[in-house]
Amino acid sequence: MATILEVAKVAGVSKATVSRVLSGNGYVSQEKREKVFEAIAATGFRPNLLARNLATKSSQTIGLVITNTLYTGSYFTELMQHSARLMEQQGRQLLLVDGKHSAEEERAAIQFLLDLRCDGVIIYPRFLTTDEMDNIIAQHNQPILVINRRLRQHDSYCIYSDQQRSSAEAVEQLIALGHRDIAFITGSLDSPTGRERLAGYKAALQKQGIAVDEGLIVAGKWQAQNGMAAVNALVAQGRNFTALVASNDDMAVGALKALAQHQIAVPAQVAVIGFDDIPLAPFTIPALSSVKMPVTEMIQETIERLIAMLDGGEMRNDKMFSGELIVRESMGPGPHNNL
Amino acid sequence: MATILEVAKVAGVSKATVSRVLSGNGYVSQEKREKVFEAIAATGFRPNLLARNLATKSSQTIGLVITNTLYTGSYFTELMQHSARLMEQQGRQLLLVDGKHSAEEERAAIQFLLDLRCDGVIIYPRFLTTDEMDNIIAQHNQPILVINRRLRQHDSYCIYSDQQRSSAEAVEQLIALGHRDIAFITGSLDSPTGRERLAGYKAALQKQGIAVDEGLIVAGKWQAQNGMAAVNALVAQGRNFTALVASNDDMAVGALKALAQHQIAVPAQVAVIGFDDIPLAPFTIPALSSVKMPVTEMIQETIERLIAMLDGGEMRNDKMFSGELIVRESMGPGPHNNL
DNA sequence: TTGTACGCGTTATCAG
DNA sequence: CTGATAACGCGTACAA
Repeated sequence: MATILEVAKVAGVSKATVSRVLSGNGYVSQEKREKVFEAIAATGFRPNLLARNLATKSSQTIGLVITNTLYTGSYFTELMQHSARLMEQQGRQLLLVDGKHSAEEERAAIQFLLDLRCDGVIIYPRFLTTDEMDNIIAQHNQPILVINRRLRQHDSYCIYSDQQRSSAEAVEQLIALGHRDIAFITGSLDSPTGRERLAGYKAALQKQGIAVDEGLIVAGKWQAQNGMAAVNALVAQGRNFTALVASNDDMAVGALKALAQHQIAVPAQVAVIGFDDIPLAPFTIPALSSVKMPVTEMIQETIERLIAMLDGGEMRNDKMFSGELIVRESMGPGPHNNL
Repeated sequence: MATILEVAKVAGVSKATVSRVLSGNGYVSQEKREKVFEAIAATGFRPNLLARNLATKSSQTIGLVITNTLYTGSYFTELMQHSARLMEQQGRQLLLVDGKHSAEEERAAIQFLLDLRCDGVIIYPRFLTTDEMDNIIAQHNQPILVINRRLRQHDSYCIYSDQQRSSAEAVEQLIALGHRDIAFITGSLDSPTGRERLAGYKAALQKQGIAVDEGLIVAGKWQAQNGMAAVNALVAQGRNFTALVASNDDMAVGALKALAQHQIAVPAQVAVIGFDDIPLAPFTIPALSSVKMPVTEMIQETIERLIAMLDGGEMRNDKMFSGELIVRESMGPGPHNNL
């Protein structure tokens, strides 16, 4: 690999001059400038970013850490698409590294990006606790922004939506329509998101004076098959419910499938809490509603805030996003489904 | 950020010694070793990978370039999952950067990774031509492996499957079952994969002496909605067909949806050519078959070969993978569907 | 306008 | 076993 020094020799100038035409900083005569360009072409020179970043102490690069358990579904897709596009506009490079499947590995991934001297890193955590993240942020100079968690000590470093409220609103909609026996399929309860959505469900019921029936709550792990299993379990146990809320799109789809198999006509309302519009558009089913989580807005806010920190240094306050309930068709009360 | 020099001072040794305990190379007394560890902990030292990689001329890092138009569906998921897991076993870091949406940008992404001195890079191209890739590979020292393309000049640098053959086999299956009027939904024809699958369809027909009816070929762009539109078009034009092959899973799903809407009982066989098992498991529909493309095997072969090049230097020959037809249920001939 | 010389943080060579 | 010291490739004050 040709270095800047070889280019300098070929062009008959000093490395400083080459460096100047490369960076555009400083004056250099037209004549030498052309010599340099020729030499660059002749040698096939490429700048060594390691050396450059080491010298400049900056890399125009931003790291992103995502657990590979999230490499699934349209949520990840949307996240990546928008991140990439926004970074492109900013003229910076986005580097994705796998957060694997444990807190330790998520931490290592962040550390790697930091050691590589990325200007900043964004993490969509799955296993790290908020306290651990608060610590990590406190220990480093580079800004580390966190999506989908609320941190206690670093308000301006986290971007999140009110998961509990979004979940509660979906349930409240159903209650307003006259439903009282509302089943709920949880997400993984080792994830804060899963817990918050469950909490929203319970809060909505209690607020309306409806007793929480633990028998109507079935544990899931975000996968479609969990949705099917949940409905099968409810049916096997002979539970009564006229509506069902699943903690994300995938499980809702599974639930719908199972409902159909059990020949349960779907006035048994189904509210889907999840990300994005349901990814199975061609199979959209009547009576399917959804809470659209603001992925797009959050990633945009995250990147904008990060850039602001890098450029300006001035920090903005936190901001909370909220999910939006998408009603696909009238969710009228319908007949009680006695299974 | 504490440097190795500060650690040395705190520990009362030279930087060379610190470097030794860090790398594990060279002898160092137990006493000093402990001093160093203490100093590291005290200063919160973290190695600067830019400096390290610059000095070592190697980073245990491999870059991966994928166009963001592929950030969708289970194919990408599987690709990322496996890549990450395999790299993890190898003790190397995987860096994903966006290939965006043009040949120029794909080239830039590769260049970036190269400039960052990744040990090697893997690209899953979408817009770059094979000739361009041959050039790129020829111009660089670091190994650049290509998935899903067959290169003319660098056999050992590409891993691919025989798309045309896989496609042809699916069609041949249908022909063997007695089908003669087989519709085909193409992928984007600006992609080699799309063209090869179409070629396979035509080849299979011709081999059996069945004339290719251009009216049964409908253009799609890999998306579910294209599958729906294609079926709608076929119906609107009053085409006769007893079987349908879609160029990937997503379009097959859309096609199935449309077939259902048109009340076409599905003895109109549907063969799906696509990647992976169909991702919509809960909605699997009778008479749906699929060609499982060997993503897993290909990415594994790619990484193994790359590692071999980096470690050994000895190069292996190319190897072609083939898709495997997954028959979900008997694809018996069924009644002719006269639309 | 251009060149010299030093620094960036590590590794690696070579005396001691 | 340990410590100077020279790379690694590039940016940049400083001097000319």
